[in-house]
Amino acid sequence: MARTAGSHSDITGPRVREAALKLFAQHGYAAVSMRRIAQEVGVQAGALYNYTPDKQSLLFDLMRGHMDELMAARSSEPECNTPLDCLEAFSRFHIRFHLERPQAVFISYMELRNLTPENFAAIEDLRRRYESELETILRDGRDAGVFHVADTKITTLAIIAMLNGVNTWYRSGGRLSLPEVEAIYWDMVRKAVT
Amino acid sequence: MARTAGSHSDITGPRVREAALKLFAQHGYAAVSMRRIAQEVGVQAGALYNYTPDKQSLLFDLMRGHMDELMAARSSEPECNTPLDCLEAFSRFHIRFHLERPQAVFISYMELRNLTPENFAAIEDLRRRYESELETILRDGRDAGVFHVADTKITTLAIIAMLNGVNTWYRSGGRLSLPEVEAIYWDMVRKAVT
DNA sequence: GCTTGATCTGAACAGGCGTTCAGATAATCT
DNA sequence: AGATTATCTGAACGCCTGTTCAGATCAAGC
Repeated sequence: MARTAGSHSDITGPRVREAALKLFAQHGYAAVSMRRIAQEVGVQAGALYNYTPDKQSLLFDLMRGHMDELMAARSSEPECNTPLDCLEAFSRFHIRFHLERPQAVFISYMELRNLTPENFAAIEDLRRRYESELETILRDGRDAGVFHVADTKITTLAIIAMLNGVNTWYRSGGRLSLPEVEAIYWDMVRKAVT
Repeated sequence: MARTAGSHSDITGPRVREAALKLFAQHGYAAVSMRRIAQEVGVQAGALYNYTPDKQSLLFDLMRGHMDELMAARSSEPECNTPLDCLEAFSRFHIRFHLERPQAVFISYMELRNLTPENFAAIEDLRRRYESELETILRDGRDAGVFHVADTKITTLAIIAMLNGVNTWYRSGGRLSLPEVEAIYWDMVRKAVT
């Protein structure tokens, strides 16, 4: 046997990425074999190499794709005026964006150590750029006398950590709706810095 | 060759756990082989099985040991009086305890999915018990009219997530001392709930 | 309808995996 | 000193790993 009926790269390609995303998030990069991914796609392991040069690239492409999406979505957000408005927009955007793609978020935080040094550096650079947007907001607010933060760098990381925490417990259809969650977290963020 | 000079379970046993802790934290449970752990200890892989029935138990024992230490340390903390004092004590204790054992903390958060279902349930139970201590403080404070929190369960998770974030960036000997870090985070926690 | 190129199979490669165990040696006890 | 026990080695087990590739088959273009 060889090429199978209905096979097409436009179909198989995305399915490979989806399978890898799902399985990496579920069991971890190191615990998932190429054969297991192939099984999920419904194909033999060798066929995966039409879509990725190797397993490492599969992971890296998922992560970079996620970070690129993050930066792009952030860029196309409406502009803000006051530091307080900007901080609220950032908080709500962060929660919304991350809750929409829990698997990619999970991978991007858990599998950093399975990246090669070069790939790790690339992802870290993107993350740093994203976080610096929040720090800029905090610095502007502090300079304007609106925010009272002891250390903008640490406050940035603390806020990000708190917002990321949503992904550990939120389930759509649960007790709280997305707007309610946004409101609760924004309230805590606002109070923490003012 | 067989038993080596100077070999003793009182020495090798702890070294096995230390090696596993270090390597699991560094590369992840699934990515670390028993042979790699043995190499770190300076022994052949078979010798490890004098100290653990299998690899899974090695991971689980590290995690349960960490959680047991956490609960024990928390229990032997001095008592607190007001909700505000209790929250401050909890926040400072949490930061201090977690910064003292970054590897065990890392493993306990990252390797949950590599536990068998029964082992996972056991660890989760301990974690829930610890977190419920914070929630009790928040509820008491809210009932006393000191804290203003929309949802004690979510606020609990948000605070824990924020405090845990310290471990991602803090390095002893860095720009900030432990007391300074404690103060900064306690300030944010206090403001977020009052 | 035939050709060309894209897609997949199935087998193979060399090496690593967790785990077991008989046998050898060191430490300990009497 | 001799017997006993604790500890470790080294080899082996069956299975799984990421990756490659020749050959087979399907889809698409002329």
